[in-house]
Amino acid sequence: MGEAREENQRLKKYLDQIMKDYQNLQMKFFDIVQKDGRKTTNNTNNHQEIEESEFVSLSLGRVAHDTKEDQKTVVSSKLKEDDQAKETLTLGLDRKFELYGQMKVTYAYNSFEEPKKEARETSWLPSKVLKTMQSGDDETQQQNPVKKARVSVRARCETPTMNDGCRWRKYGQKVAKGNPCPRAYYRCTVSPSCPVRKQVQRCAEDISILITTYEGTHNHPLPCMLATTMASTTSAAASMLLSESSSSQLPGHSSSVTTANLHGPDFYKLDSLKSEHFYLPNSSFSSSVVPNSHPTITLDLTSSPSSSLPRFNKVSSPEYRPRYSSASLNFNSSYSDSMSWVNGFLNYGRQPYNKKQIGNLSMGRQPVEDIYQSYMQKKDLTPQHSLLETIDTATKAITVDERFQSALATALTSIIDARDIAAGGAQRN
DNA sequence: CGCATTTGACCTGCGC
DNA sequence: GCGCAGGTCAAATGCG
Repeated sequence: MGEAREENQRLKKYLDQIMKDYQNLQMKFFDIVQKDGRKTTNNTNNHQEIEESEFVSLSLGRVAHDTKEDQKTVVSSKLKEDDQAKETLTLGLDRKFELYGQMKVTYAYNSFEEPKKEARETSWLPSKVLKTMQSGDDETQQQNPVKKARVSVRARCETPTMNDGCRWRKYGQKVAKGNPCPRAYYRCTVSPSCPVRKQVQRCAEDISILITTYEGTHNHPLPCMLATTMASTTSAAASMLLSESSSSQLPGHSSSVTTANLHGPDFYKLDSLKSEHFYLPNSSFSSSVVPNSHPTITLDLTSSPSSSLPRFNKVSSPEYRPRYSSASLNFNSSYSDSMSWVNGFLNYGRQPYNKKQIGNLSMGRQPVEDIYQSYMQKKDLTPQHSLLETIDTATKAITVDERFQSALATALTSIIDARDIAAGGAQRN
Protein backbone atom coordinates (compact mmCIF):
# COMPACT_ATOMS: atom_id res chain seq x y z
CA MET A 1 0.00 0.00 0.00
CA GLY A 2 2.86 2.27 0.78
CA GLU A 3 4.33 1.46 -2.59
CA ALA A 4 1.01 2.19 -4.22
CA ARG A 5 0.93 5.60 -2.58
CA GLU A 6 4.47 6.32 -3.68
CA GLU A 7 3.59 5.23 -7.17
CA ASN A 8 0.62 7.55 -7.17
CA GLN A 9 2.78 10.45 -6.06
CA ARG A 10 5.36 9.61 -8.69
CA LEU A 11 2.75 9.48 -11.42
CA LYS A 12 1.25 12.77 -10.31
CA LYS A 13 4.65 14.44 -10.49
CA TYR A 14 5.28 12.89 -13.86
CA LEU A 15 1.94 14.15 -15.15
CA ASP A 16 2.60 17.66 -13.86
CA GLN A 17 5.98 17.64 -15.57
CA ILE A 18 4.40 16.53 -18.85
CA MET A 19 1.78 19.27 -18.63
CA LYS A 20 4.44 21.90 -18.01
CA ASP A 21 6.55 20.65 -20.87
CA TYR A 22 3.55 20.58 -23.13
CA GLN A 23 2.62 24.16 -22.36
CA ASN A 24 6.21 25.29 -22.82
CA LEU A 25 6.31 23.65 -26.20
CA GLN A 26 3.01 25.24 -27.18
CA MET A 27 4.24 28.68 -26.19
CA LYS A 28 7.41 28.29 -28.21
CA PHE A 29 5.60 26.84 -31.09
CA PHE A 30 3.06 29.61 -31.38
CA ASP A 31 5.83 32.19 -31.13
CA ILE A 32 7.23 30.60 -34.25
CA VAL A 33 3.82 30.46 -35.88
CA GLN A 34 3.36 34.16 -35.25
CA LYS A 35 6.74 34.88 -36.84
CA ASP A 36 5.80 32.77 -39.83
CA GLY A 37 2.52 34.62 -40.04
CA ARG A 38 4.29 37.97 -40.24
CA LYS A 39 6.55 36.66 -42.98
CA THR A 40 3.64 35.39 -45.01
CA THR A 41 1.67 38.61 -44.76
CA ASN A 42 4.66 40.39 -46.29
CA ASN A 43 4.59 38.04 -49.21
CA THR A 44 1.13 37.66 -50.71
CA ASN A 45 2.18 34.94 -53.12
CA ASN A 46 2.90 32.27 -50.60
CA HIS A 47 -0.58 31.40 -49.50
CA GLN A 48 0.37 27.80 -49.54
CA GLU A 49 3.02 28.50 -46.95
CA ILE A 50 0.38 29.86 -44.61
CA GLU A 51 -1.61 26.74 -45.07
CA GLU A 52 1.38 24.59 -44.41
CA SER A 53 2.33 26.44 -41.29
CA GLU A 54 -1.17 25.92 -40.04
CA PHE A 55 -0.92 22.33 -40.98
CA VAL A 56 2.23 21.85 -38.98
CA SER A 57 0.78 23.61 -35.99
CA LEU A 58 -2.23 21.46 -35.90
CA SER A 59 -0.27 18.30 -36.29
CA LEU A 60 1.57 18.94 -33.09
CA GLY A 61 0.77 16.71 -30.21
CA ARG A 62 -0.82 14.40 -32.59
CA VAL A 63 1.54 13.06 -35.13
CA ALA A 64 4.07 14.18 -37.61
CA HIS A 65 2.84 11.63 -40.06
CA ASP A 66 3.72 13.52 -43.12
CA THR A 67 5.92 12.96 -46.06
CA LYS A 68 6.78 16.57 -46.64
CA GLU A 69 10.40 16.99 -45.76
CA ASP A 70 10.17 20.70 -45.16
CA GLN A 71 7.48 20.22 -42.57
CA LYS A 72 9.54 17.64 -40.81
CA THR A 73 12.43 20.05 -40.84
CA VAL A 74 10.33 22.78 -39.31
CA VAL A 75 9.07 20.48 -36.61
CA SER A 76 12.44 18.99 -35.82
CA SER A 77 14.21 22.34 -35.68
CA LYS A 78 11.62 23.55 -33.24
CA LEU A 79 12.01 20.49 -31.15
CA LYS A 80 15.72 20.97 -30.81
CA GLU A 81 15.00 24.11 -28.89
CA ASP A 82 13.64 22.18 -26.02
CA ASP A 83 14.54 18.64 -25.20
CA GLN A 84 11.71 18.27 -22.80
CA ALA A 85 9.35 19.58 -25.35
CA LYS A 86 10.69 16.96 -27.67
CA GLU A 87 9.76 14.38 -25.11
CA THR A 88 6.24 15.71 -25.11
CA LEU A 89 5.93 15.39 -28.84
CA THR A 90 7.46 11.97 -28.72
CA LEU A 91 4.47 10.89 -26.70
CA GLY A 92 2.32 11.83 -29.61
CA LEU A 93 4.51 9.99 -32.03
CA ASP A 94 4.46 6.90 -29.90
CA ARG A 95 0.76 7.03 -29.73
CA LYS A 96 0.54 7.32 -33.44
CA PHE A 97 2.83 4.42 -33.83
CA GLU A 98 0.55 2.40 -31.69
CA LEU A 99 -2.40 3.30 -33.80
CA TYR A 100 -0.66 2.55 -37.05
CA GLY A 101 1.79 -0.10 -36.19
CA GLN A 102 0.14 -2.27 -33.62
CA MET A 103 -3.37 -1.10 -34.30
CA LYS A 104 -4.22 -0.70 -30.70
CA VAL A 105 -7.39 1.23 -30.43
CA THR A 106 -6.99 3.55 -27.55
CA TYR A 107 -9.50 3.62 -24.78
CA ALA A 108 -10.57 7.12 -23.85
CA TYR A 109 -12.72 7.49 -20.81
CA ASN A 110 -12.77 11.23 -20.44
CA SER A 111 -14.05 12.35 -23.77
CA PHE A 112 -16.69 14.45 -22.06
CA GLU A 113 -13.99 16.82 -20.89
CA GLU A 114 -13.00 17.75 -24.38
CA PRO A 115 -14.84 21.04 -24.72
CA LYS A 116 -13.39 22.23 -21.44
CA LYS A 117 -9.96 21.10 -22.48
CA GLU A 118 -10.25 22.86 -25.76
CA ALA A 119 -11.12 26.06 -24.01
CA ARG A 120 -8.31 25.64 -21.55
CA GLU A 121 -5.74 24.70 -24.11
CA THR A 122 -6.40 27.70 -26.25
CA SER A 123 -7.12 30.19 -23.51
CA TRP A 124 -3.50 31.15 -23.10
CA LEU A 125 -3.07 31.95 -26.76
CA PRO A 126 -2.89 35.57 -27.83
CA SER A 127 -6.32 36.48 -29.10
CA LYS A 128 -4.76 37.55 -32.38
CA VAL A 129 -3.36 34.10 -33.00
CA LEU A 130 -6.64 32.48 -32.16
CA LYS A 131 -8.49 34.81 -34.45
CA THR A 132 -6.06 34.15 -37.26
CA MET A 133 -6.34 30.42 -36.80
CA GLN A 134 -10.10 30.48 -36.65
CA SER A 135 -10.59 32.75 -39.61
CA GLY A 136 -8.08 30.71 -41.52
CA ASP A 137 -10.09 27.64 -40.88
CA ASP A 138 -13.29 29.29 -41.90
CA GLU A 139 -11.68 30.36 -45.08
CA THR A 140 -10.37 26.98 -45.94
CA GLN A 141 -13.63 25.40 -44.99
CA GLN A 142 -15.48 27.68 -47.31
CA GLN A 143 -13.06 26.94 -50.07
CA ASN A 144 -13.15 23.25 -49.43
CA PRO A 145 -16.18 22.18 -47.48
CA VAL A 146 -15.12 19.31 -45.27
CA LYS A 147 -17.43 16.44 -44.65
CA LYS A 148 -17.27 14.78 -41.29
CA ALA A 149 -15.37 11.56 -41.14
CA ARG A 150 -17.51 8.52 -40.61
CA VAL A 151 -16.73 5.23 -39.06
CA SER A 152 -18.62 2.25 -40.27
CA VAL A 153 -18.83 -0.94 -38.22
CA ARG A 154 -19.79 -4.18 -39.91
CA ALA A 155 -20.86 -6.91 -37.56
CA ARG A 156 -23.10 -9.92 -37.61
CA CYS A 157 -26.07 -9.04 -35.49
CA GLU A 158 -29.56 -10.47 -35.20
CA THR A 159 -31.09 -7.46 -33.49
CA PRO A 160 -32.27 -4.42 -35.45
CA THR A 161 -29.41 -2.35 -34.07
CA MET A 162 -26.10 -3.13 -32.47
CA ASN A 163 -26.00 -2.44 -28.76
CA ASP A 164 -23.23 0.11 -28.40
CA GLY A 165 -24.15 1.38 -24.97
CA CYS A 166 -25.58 4.71 -26.07
CA ARG A 167 -29.19 5.77 -26.21
CA TRP A 168 -30.45 6.47 -29.71
CA ARG A 169 -33.62 7.90 -31.13
CA LYS A 170 -34.68 6.98 -34.62
CA TYR A 171 -35.54 10.01 -36.70
CA GLY A 172 -35.83 8.67 -40.16
CA GLN A 173 -35.69 5.74 -42.50
CA LYS A 174 -34.94 5.59 -46.16
CA VAL A 175 -34.33 3.01 -48.82
CA ALA A 176 -30.98 3.81 -50.32
CA LYS A 177 -30.01 3.05 -53.86
CA GLY A 178 -28.39 -0.33 -54.37
CA ASN A 179 -29.70 -1.88 -51.20
CA PRO A 180 -33.29 -3.05 -50.75
CA CYS A 181 -32.85 -3.00 -46.98
CA PRO A 182 -33.95 0.33 -45.54
CA ARG A 183 -31.40 2.55 -43.90
CA ALA A 184 -32.39 3.83 -40.47
CA TYR A 185 -31.16 7.13 -39.08
CA TYR A 186 -30.56 7.56 -35.37
CA ARG A 187 -29.33 10.42 -33.25
CA CYS A 188 -27.81 10.18 -29.80
CA THR A 189 -30.27 11.12 -27.05
CA VAL A 190 -27.94 10.89 -24.07
CA SER A 191 -27.58 14.64 -24.37
CA PRO A 192 -30.06 16.80 -26.32
CA SER A 193 -27.21 18.74 -27.91
CA CYS A 194 -25.14 15.71 -28.86
CA PRO A 195 -24.27 15.89 -32.56
CA VAL A 196 -23.56 12.19 -32.96
CA ARG A 197 -25.66 10.32 -35.48
CA LYS A 198 -25.61 6.83 -36.75
CA GLN A 199 -27.01 5.02 -39.74
CA VAL A 200 -27.97 1.39 -39.53
CA GLN A 201 -28.45 -0.76 -42.57
CA ARG A 202 -28.33 -4.45 -43.32
CA CYS A 203 -25.82 -5.58 -45.88
CA ALA A 204 -27.43 -6.29 -49.25
CA GLU A 205 -25.27 -9.38 -49.86
CA ASP A 206 -25.69 -10.84 -46.40
CA ILE A 207 -28.60 -9.59 -44.33
CA SER A 208 -27.11 -11.07 -41.20
CA ILE A 209 -24.46 -8.37 -41.38
CA LEU A 210 -25.42 -5.09 -39.82
CA ILE A 211 -23.61 -1.99 -41.02
CA THR A 212 -23.60 0.77 -38.44
CA THR A 213 -22.10 4.09 -39.49
CA TYR A 214 -21.21 6.64 -36.84
CA GLU A 215 -20.69 10.34 -37.44
CA GLY A 216 -19.60 13.00 -35.00
CA THR A 217 -18.22 13.11 -31.49
CA HIS A 218 -20.17 12.84 -28.27
CA ASN A 219 -20.15 16.01 -26.18
CA HIS A 220 -21.29 14.42 -22.95
CA PRO A 221 -20.26 11.72 -20.51
CA LEU A 222 -20.93 8.32 -21.95
CA PRO A 223 -23.23 6.08 -19.95
CA CYS A 224 -20.96 3.06 -19.71
CA MET A 225 -17.61 1.65 -20.62
CA LEU A 226 -19.02 -0.02 -23.68
CA ALA A 227 -20.22 3.27 -25.11
CA THR A 228 -16.94 4.91 -24.24
CA THR A 229 -15.01 2.15 -25.90
CA MET A 230 -17.16 2.37 -28.98
CA ALA A 231 -16.81 6.13 -29.12
CA SER A 232 -13.06 6.03 -28.71
CA THR A 233 -12.75 3.22 -31.20
CA THR A 234 -14.64 5.12 -33.84
CA SER A 235 -12.87 8.31 -32.92
CA ALA A 236 -9.47 6.66 -33.18
CA ALA A 237 -10.39 5.10 -36.48
CA ALA A 238 -11.67 8.40 -37.82
CA SER A 239 -8.59 10.17 -36.59
CA MET A 240 -6.47 7.55 -38.25
CA LEU A 241 -8.27 8.11 -41.49
CA LEU A 242 -7.98 11.87 -41.26
CA SER A 243 -4.36 11.76 -40.22
CA GLU A 244 -3.61 9.40 -43.02
CA SER A 245 -5.36 11.74 -45.39
CA SER A 246 -2.98 14.52 -44.45
CA SER A 247 -0.05 12.65 -45.89
CA SER A 248 -1.53 12.22 -49.33
CA GLN A 249 -3.28 15.43 -49.97
CA LEU A 250 -2.96 17.27 -53.13
CA PRO A 251 -0.67 20.26 -53.07
CA GLY A 252 -2.67 23.36 -52.35
CA HIS A 253 -5.26 21.42 -50.44
CA SER A 254 -2.96 20.64 -47.63
CA SER A 255 -4.83 22.39 -44.88
CA SER A 256 -8.37 21.83 -45.94
CA VAL A 257 -8.92 18.50 -44.33
CA THR A 258 -6.46 18.56 -41.55
CA THR A 259 -7.02 21.95 -40.05
CA ALA A 260 -10.74 21.68 -40.12
CA ASN A 261 -10.78 18.43 -38.27
CA LEU A 262 -8.04 18.96 -35.77
CA HIS A 263 -9.93 21.76 -34.17
CA GLY A 264 -12.70 19.43 -33.18
CA PRO A 265 -12.78 17.57 -29.92
CA ASP A 266 -11.13 14.59 -31.52
CA PHE A 267 -7.86 16.41 -31.52
CA TYR A 268 -7.95 16.77 -27.79
CA LYS A 269 -9.41 13.39 -27.34
CA LEU A 270 -6.40 11.89 -28.98
CA ASP A 271 -4.24 14.08 -26.89
CA SER A 272 -5.93 12.89 -23.78
CA LEU A 273 -5.26 9.28 -24.55
CA LYS A 274 -2.44 8.27 -22.36
CA SER A 275 -1.93 4.74 -21.35
CA GLU A 276 -5.13 2.82 -21.49
CA HIS A 277 -5.40 0.74 -24.57
CA PHE A 278 -8.24 -1.28 -25.81
CA TYR A 279 -7.60 -3.99 -28.29
CA LEU A 280 -9.77 -4.96 -31.16
CA PRO A 281 -8.39 -8.42 -31.45
CA ASN A 282 -10.08 -9.53 -34.61
CA SER A 283 -11.06 -6.84 -36.96
CA SER A 284 -10.36 -5.37 -40.31
CA PHE A 285 -10.08 -1.72 -41.13
CA SER A 286 -10.58 -0.26 -44.53
CA SER A 287 -11.68 3.02 -45.90
CA SER A 288 -13.83 3.79 -48.86
CA VAL A 289 -13.29 7.12 -50.46
CA VAL A 290 -15.65 8.76 -52.83
CA PRO A 291 -14.96 12.27 -54.08
CA ASN A 292 -17.07 14.92 -52.34
CA SER A 293 -18.55 12.42 -49.97
CA HIS A 294 -17.82 11.67 -46.35
CA PRO A 295 -14.47 9.99 -45.74
CA THR A 296 -15.40 6.67 -44.24
CA ILE A 297 -13.38 4.10 -42.43
CA THR A 298 -14.87 0.65 -42.08
CA LEU A 299 -14.28 -1.56 -39.12
CA ASP A 300 -15.12 -5.03 -40.31
CA LEU A 301 -15.85 -7.52 -37.56
CA THR A 302 -16.94 -10.20 -39.97
CA SER A 303 -13.62 -10.86 -41.68
CA SER A 304 -12.65 -14.26 -42.96
CA PRO A 305 -9.40 -15.91 -41.99
CA SER A 306 -6.12 -15.24 -43.72
CA SER A 307 -3.41 -14.12 -41.40
CA SER A 308 -3.07 -13.09 -37.83
CA LEU A 309 -0.49 -10.51 -38.70
CA PRO A 310 -1.61 -6.99 -39.33
CA ARG A 311 -1.42 -5.80 -42.89
CA PHE A 312 -1.23 -2.22 -43.92
CA ASN A 313 -2.02 -1.45 -47.49
CA LYS A 314 -2.20 1.83 -49.17
CA VAL A 315 -4.68 1.47 -51.95
CA SER A 316 -4.66 4.86 -53.55
CA SER A 317 -4.79 4.32 -57.24
CA PRO A 318 -2.40 6.27 -59.44
CA GLU A 319 -5.26 7.35 -61.69
CA TYR A 320 -7.27 8.84 -58.93
CA ARG A 321 -5.88 10.72 -56.01
CA PRO A 322 -8.76 11.30 -53.68
CA ARG A 323 -9.11 14.21 -51.33
CA TYR A 324 -9.02 11.67 -48.58
CA SER A 325 -6.55 8.91 -48.61
CA SER A 326 -7.47 5.30 -48.86
CA ALA A 327 -5.96 2.80 -46.59
CA SER A 328 -6.77 -0.54 -45.18
CA LEU A 329 -5.45 -2.36 -42.23
CA ASN A 330 -6.52 -5.91 -41.84
CA PHE A 331 -6.53 -8.06 -38.78
CA ASN A 332 -8.23 -10.95 -40.34
CA SER A 333 -8.98 -13.89 -38.19
CA SER A 334 -11.46 -16.64 -37.97
CA TYR A 335 -15.09 -15.87 -38.05
CA SER A 336 -15.64 -17.49 -34.70
CA ASP A 337 -12.97 -15.33 -33.14
CA SER A 338 -14.56 -12.25 -34.54
CA MET A 339 -17.91 -13.32 -33.34
CA SER A 340 -16.68 -14.08 -29.87
CA TRP A 341 -15.42 -10.55 -29.64
CA VAL A 342 -18.60 -9.14 -31.06
CA ASN A 343 -20.66 -11.24 -28.72
CA GLY A 344 -18.63 -10.06 -25.80
CA PHE A 345 -19.01 -6.56 -27.09
CA LEU A 346 -22.74 -6.84 -27.51
CA ASN A 347 -23.35 -8.77 -24.34
CA TYR A 348 -21.36 -6.47 -22.16
CA GLY A 349 -23.83 -3.68 -22.72
CA ARG A 350 -26.56 -5.91 -21.39
CA GLN A 351 -24.74 -6.73 -18.19
CA PRO A 352 -26.06 -4.95 -15.15
CA TYR A 353 -23.68 -2.19 -14.36
CA ASN A 354 -23.68 -2.44 -10.62
CA LYS A 355 -21.15 -0.07 -9.18
CA LYS A 356 -22.23 -0.76 -5.64
CA GLN A 357 -20.82 -4.23 -5.86
CA ILE A 358 -17.50 -2.84 -6.85
CA GLY A 359 -17.57 -0.27 -4.10
CA ASN A 360 -14.62 2.05 -4.05
CA LEU A 361 -12.54 0.02 -6.43
CA SER A 362 -11.44 2.78 -8.62
CA MET A 363 -8.22 4.14 -9.95
CA GLY A 364 -8.50 7.76 -10.80
CA ARG A 365 -11.19 8.14 -13.39
CA GLN A 366 -11.08 4.59 -14.53
CA PRO A 367 -13.12 2.19 -12.46
CA VAL A 368 -11.34 -1.05 -11.83
CA GLU A 369 -14.12 -3.03 -13.43
CA ASP A 370 -13.23 -1.18 -16.62
CA ILE A 371 -9.62 -2.19 -16.28
CA TYR A 372 -10.66 -5.71 -15.64
CA GLN A 373 -13.10 -5.64 -18.51
CA SER A 374 -10.41 -4.21 -20.71
CA TYR A 375 -8.07 -6.93 -19.63
CA MET A 376 -10.69 -9.57 -20.21
CA GLN A 377 -11.36 -8.22 -23.65
CA LYS A 378 -7.68 -8.16 -24.45
CA LYS A 379 -7.66 -11.81 -23.56
CA ASP A 380 -10.68 -12.23 -25.80
CA LEU A 381 -12.71 -13.78 -23.03
CA THR A 382 -16.32 -14.50 -23.63
CA PRO A 383 -19.13 -15.73 -21.46
CA GLN A 384 -18.51 -19.17 -22.90
CA HIS A 385 -15.24 -19.43 -21.03
CA SER A 386 -15.29 -21.64 -18.03
CA LEU A 387 -15.22 -20.31 -14.52
CA LEU A 388 -11.77 -21.78 -14.01
CA GLU A 389 -10.45 -19.93 -17.01
CA THR A 390 -12.03 -16.78 -15.73
CA ILE A 391 -10.46 -17.18 -12.33
CA ASP A 392 -7.17 -18.01 -13.94
CA THR A 393 -7.36 -14.91 -16.06
CA ALA A 394 -8.37 -12.79 -13.10
CA THR A 395 -5.37 -14.10 -11.21
CA LYS A 396 -3.15 -13.22 -14.11
CA ALA A 397 -4.73 -9.81 -14.32
CA ILE A 398 -3.90 -9.21 -10.69
CA THR A 399 -0.38 -10.53 -10.93
CA VAL A 400 0.57 -9.13 -14.30
CA ASP A 401 -1.25 -5.82 -14.59
CA GLU A 402 0.33 -3.23 -12.33
CA ARG A 403 -2.68 -0.98 -12.64
CA PHE A 404 -4.85 -3.71 -11.32
CA GLN A 405 -2.48 -4.28 -8.43
CA SER A 406 -2.48 -0.60 -7.65
CA ALA A 407 -6.24 -0.36 -7.82
CA LEU A 408 -6.64 -3.42 -5.67
CA ALA A 409 -4.23 -2.05 -3.10
CA THR A 410 -6.08 1.26 -3.02
CA ALA A 411 -9.39 -0.51 -2.66
CA LEU A 412 -8.11 -2.70 0.14
CA THR A 413 -6.74 0.38 1.85
CA SER A 414 -10.08 2.10 1.67
CA ILE A 415 -11.89 -0.99 2.90
CA ILE A 416 -9.46 -1.49 5.79
CA ASP A 417 -9.53 2.20 6.62
CA ALA A 418 -13.31 2.19 6.59
CA ARG A 419 -13.37 -0.85 8.83
CA ASP A 420 -10.85 0.71 11.17
CA ILE A 421 -12.92 3.87 11.37
CA ALA A 422 -16.05 1.82 12.02
CA ALA A 423 -14.24 -0.28 14.61
CA GLY A 424 -12.84 2.85 16.24
CA GLY A 425 -16.30 4.36 16.34
CA ALA A 426 -17.67 1.17 17.85
CA GLN A 427 -14.94 1.13 20.48
CA ARG A 428 -15.64 4.72 21.37
CA ASN A 429 -19.31 3.86 21.63
C1' DC B 1 -50.41 10.24 -21.35
C1' DG B 2 -45.77 10.44 -22.62
C1' DC B 3 -42.39 8.79 -25.37
C1' DA B 4 -40.56 6.35 -29.40
C1' DT B 5 -41.25 5.01 -34.05
C1' DT B 6 -43.10 5.47 -38.65
C1' DT B 7 -43.45 7.65 -42.90
C1' DG B 8 -44.40 11.05 -46.41
C1' DA B 9 -42.89 15.66 -47.33
C1' DC B 10 -39.31 18.60 -47.71
C1' DC B 11 -34.45 20.25 -48.15
C1' DT B 12 -29.86 20.06 -50.09
C1' DG B 13 -26.09 18.83 -52.96
C1' DC B 14 -24.57 17.00 -57.12
C1' DG B 15 -24.37 15.54 -61.94
C1' DC B 16 -26.11 16.16 -66.41
C1' DG C 1 -32.81 24.13 -64.60
C1' DC C 2 -34.06 19.49 -63.73
C1' DG C 3 -33.93 15.05 -61.73
C1' DC C 4 -31.98 12.01 -58.49
C1' DA C 5 -30.36 10.45 -54.12
C1' DG C 6 -29.22 11.16 -49.42
C1' DG C 7 -30.57 13.21 -45.34
C1' DT C 8 -33.86 15.56 -42.09
C1' DC C 9 -38.27 17.15 -40.30
C1' DA C 10 -42.51 16.66 -38.13
C1' DA C 11 -47.26 15.03 -37.94
C1' DA C 12 -49.40 10.70 -37.35
C1' DT C 13 -49.36 6.48 -35.14
C1' DG C 14 -48.19 2.81 -31.87
C1' DC C 15 -47.05 1.13 -27.46
C1' DG C 16 -46.34 0.53 -22.49
